[in-house]
Amino acid sequence: MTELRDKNGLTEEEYLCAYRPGDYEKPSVAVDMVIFTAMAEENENYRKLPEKELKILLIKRGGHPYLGSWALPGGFVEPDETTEQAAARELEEETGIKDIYLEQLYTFSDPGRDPRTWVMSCSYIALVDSSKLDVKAGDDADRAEWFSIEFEQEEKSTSSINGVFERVTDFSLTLVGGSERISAKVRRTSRRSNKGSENRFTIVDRGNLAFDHAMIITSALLRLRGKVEYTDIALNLVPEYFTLTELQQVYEIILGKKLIKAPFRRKYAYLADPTDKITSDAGHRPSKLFRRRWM
Amino acid sequence: MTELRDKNGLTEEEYLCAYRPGDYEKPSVAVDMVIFTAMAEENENYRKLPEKELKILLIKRGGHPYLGSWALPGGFVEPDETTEQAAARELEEETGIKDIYLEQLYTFSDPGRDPRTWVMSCSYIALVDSSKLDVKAGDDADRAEWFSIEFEQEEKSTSSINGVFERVTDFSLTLVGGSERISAKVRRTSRRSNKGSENRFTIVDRGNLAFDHAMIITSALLRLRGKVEYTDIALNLVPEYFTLTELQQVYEIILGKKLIKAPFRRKYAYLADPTDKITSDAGHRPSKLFRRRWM
DNA sequence: CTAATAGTGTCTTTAAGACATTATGAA
DNA sequence: TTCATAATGTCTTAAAGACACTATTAG
Repeated sequence: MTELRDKNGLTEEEYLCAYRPGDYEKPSVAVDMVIFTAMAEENENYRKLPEKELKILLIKRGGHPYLGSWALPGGFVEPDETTEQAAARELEEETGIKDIYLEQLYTFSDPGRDPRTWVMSCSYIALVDSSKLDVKAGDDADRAEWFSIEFEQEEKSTSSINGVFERVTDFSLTLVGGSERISAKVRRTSRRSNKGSENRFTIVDRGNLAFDHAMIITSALLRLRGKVEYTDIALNLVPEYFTLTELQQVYEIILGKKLIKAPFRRKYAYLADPTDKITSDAGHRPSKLFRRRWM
Repeated sequence: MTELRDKNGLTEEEYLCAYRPGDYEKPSVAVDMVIFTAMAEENENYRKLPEKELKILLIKRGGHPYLGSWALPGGFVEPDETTEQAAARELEEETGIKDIYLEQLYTFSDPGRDPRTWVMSCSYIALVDSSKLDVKAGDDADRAEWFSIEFEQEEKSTSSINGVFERVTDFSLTLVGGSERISAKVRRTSRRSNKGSENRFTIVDRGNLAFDHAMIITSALLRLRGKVEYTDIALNLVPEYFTLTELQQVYEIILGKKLIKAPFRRKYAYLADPTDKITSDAGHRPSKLFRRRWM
């Protein structure tokens, strides 16, 4: 670049050299992670396939605020790292999990979301194949627990008055892990008109989830549902070798509904490459094992 | 809640009362907005329909750093507002535009993205109907300019070695506004394997765009392209009364390709309600006007 | 043999792509 | 009348939904 000078006659180099950050207030920025896994449930009947369940990892808070409530794993971003790096670092520190799929979800910034001070949360979705999990590792292992997810959506009302269209949807979130059962409710109010558009989430019942984490989990579930049908994101939840039925189960637990086998395979089989391996000891016809096809 | 006490014997109320924020380093958090509009170009032939162009608003930097470069409108988040509120406030202050569609895009957090200090950018997409634009208003009106967008995508390479799949895609972004022509290039490197997944954007050529704004604009265009086909987001870019051809033009400039009329109408006509009004003075058969159908 | 899943065939329904035909108003 | 767009019809192709049928294993 040429040596442009600003209104004080400084070049960019001189300006940066003289630059001192102002002392206006700044937020803390944390990362919070919604770590999903698809875990096979134990089975009584040797013939039946194990069912899979969608689970997330929560950590019991050992200090105020929200002492005793369950929170998403997370931590503060440090000055030499991106939020993504912070997420990966916290993931490994807190849970021992590393090298998994990470995707930025949303930055939650309500000034009152942390009762202590001004803290924004840049949230991430993490997906991990449950066969990789080493439950022992991590600083918070003793306070960490996998919770199965039940997620329901109920349209409460739609109205259109004076050109303002409003739709209220309630999401009920039931998390079960260990001896704990958490029921939370999050409301989405979509208000749209010619004068703009707004999609506001509010927590109706935080149900022993800390902070606004019920809202973050709800957003994560909606994102996962939205993306599963048009990306290969689901493949991050199966082991290296998997059957097409396992893959279908992952789709089913994410979408919350049963799928029909033949059309499922027609639609998604291209995501997987067949291998020579087959399952055994199944009590029924063995199944071909596939690997992820990278594209 | 019951009066849980932490390891220091404090209740939550006592803890919060005694709480003092640590003095660790915090980032500044800015919002940056990619404001899109679909603007009709002037026309010579009275019979022909005006073509639409997708445009974004940029503001010429009047101080270091990047003095003289073009930047997205934006500003810092204040302690009593959400990032969304900050975006709406800055939008109105800087450009006079208010009450439009706003959607959080992504939080960019590379520690080196601002040469002055640690600044994260929580970026937003804004969509505005060009008939609402009042160019005069706003603090930065004299330094603001609408730039038309040309956006091309080129797959540079795909490789798969040692179980690591890598794909490199280059995005070339050409912005033309006033007498200015900006050419920038952004590279996306997707690296995926069983040991995680990473989607990294890098700026190959910032082309007189300030900071990492070439990256933000590229992300915004990709988001817009992705969402236009499965949401009603495009309706934020047409006036209150519009023809289906206008709507189709908006889809075409976002997707960067021509669409066939009949299937377009079959697919998207449900987004619009017919009215009694028709166009006139068109030099050809008049067209029915539609309004957005709220759903 | 049996219970269960694996894997595939096929009919139906729906949607997308491509193109053609008719309708209409301003100059 | 002409030009350009409006609006719709229809044929073709592709995909999704639904279900049925055959194959194969452990016990």
